[in-house]
Amino acid sequence: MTDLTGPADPRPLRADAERNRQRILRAAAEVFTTRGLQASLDDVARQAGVGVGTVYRRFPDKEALAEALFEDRIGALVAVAERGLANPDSWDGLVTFLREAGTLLATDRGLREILMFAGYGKDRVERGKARMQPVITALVGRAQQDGKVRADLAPTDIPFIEFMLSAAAEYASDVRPDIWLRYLTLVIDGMRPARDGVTPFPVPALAPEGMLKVMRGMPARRSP
Amino acid sequence: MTDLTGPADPRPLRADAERNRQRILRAAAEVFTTRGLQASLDDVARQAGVGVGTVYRRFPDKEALAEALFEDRIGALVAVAERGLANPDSWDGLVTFLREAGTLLATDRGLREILMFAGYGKDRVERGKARMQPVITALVGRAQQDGKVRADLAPTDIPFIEFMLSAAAEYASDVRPDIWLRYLTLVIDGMRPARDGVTPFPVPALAPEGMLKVMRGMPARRSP
DNA sequence: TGATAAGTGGAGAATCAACCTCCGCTCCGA
DNA sequence: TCGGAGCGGAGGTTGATTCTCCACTTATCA
Repeated sequence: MTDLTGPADPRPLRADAERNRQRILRAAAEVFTTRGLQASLDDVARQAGVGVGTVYRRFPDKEALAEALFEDRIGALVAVAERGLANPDSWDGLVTFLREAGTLLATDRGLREILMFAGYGKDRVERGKARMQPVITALVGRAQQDGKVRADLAPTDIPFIEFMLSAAAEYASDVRPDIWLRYLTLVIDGMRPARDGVTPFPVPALAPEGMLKVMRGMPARRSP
Repeated sequence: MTDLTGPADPRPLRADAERNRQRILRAAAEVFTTRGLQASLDDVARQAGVGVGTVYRRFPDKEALAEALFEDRIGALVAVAERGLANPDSWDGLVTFLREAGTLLATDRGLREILMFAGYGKDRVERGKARMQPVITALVGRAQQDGKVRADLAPTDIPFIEFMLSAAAEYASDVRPDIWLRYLTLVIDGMRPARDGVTPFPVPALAPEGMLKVMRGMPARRSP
């Protein structure tokens, strides 16, 4: 009500209040990362060990908290793309980017949701994406120029690929959160114009019994 | 549209009631395929042009309606797998299966949800999957024996691949519901032990402007 | 060491959306 | 014609979430 956690606060928070603010941010990171943005602020409060009121006094609503949290993660994604472009080997740069960006998305459900779905913090997300787009275009174009990647792969395919892989990761998160690396391998081998052998899968397949657990661990959107 | 008459009732429905029952089933098919299982029975009633009470009189709850509806779709999936195995060419059989099963899942959001997530009609779904599993194992195994598919691909990878592709289809459904075929192409090329060229993409890439529409059309899980 | 204002917890009000029931009325069909 | 199957849809119920309020606690400073 009083403030919007604006940049220049005339008066600093009391020591205990600041401590709680940090606790809330840490708890929110934990909760949003593992359970996604649909987690309630009550959940965050419980995880932080403070009352809900305390959460609402610091952050007017969930969006404000989410934005505060994910700003730097989006920055990390952009950095990953730029690092890929800095790699002198065009193929290696692209693959590394795909794997690292995939890892960020696969291990952070909240980040995935904020990036892939409209709703929260559109402005910041939009800005992050605007920064990524040219880098991705360059990454793909450079590898194509080198003949390392099939010529008809489009830059817009990359977000879809990341989306699919992170969907697989989320789907299997309770049982084998790394299984998506197999499908990254498949996609990467599929992107080459031609090849002699295969890139070995970095992780083993899921055993048949595992499939049941995956499904059971993934209840329908809301409880029936 | 298939008729889904239940078991022989001692006394048949009145003519108008039977007509409404069919209307409800048709409406439910429409609503569940496009909006998924989270659509409410009120939605179904509206689409059918009947009152909610009428829906609930015929189907005790959403699960009963969903089960009645999806029984034959699951059958269609099994049939697709069996048809793939009947194909004399092991590679062609596998690829055709992947594409056709993908199409079923990509065009039917409700089917995707009932198959991929626990919740509704577990028994029937379970039975359908039990029938598919050996067929898929055979499809993959046969193609591997022929040296057409990388040897370390596991049968359990297939459901994941279908899941990922249908996730992409759902994500882009408002803008380019066929875009997933590009990623199927990529995955298929990635499955080969080696290859000279690439399978051409059957559909064009999404233009950059399209990405924005995709995101906007995909609102967050719940509104803030 | 108070005095005092900042800060806190958490019950519960407000809201929302979906599920399902109920009952007065309609209209089928013998 | 008339009994009863069938109908619509307002509204009760449930459950989850968001957010408010205020009596109580605690940091800070004179």
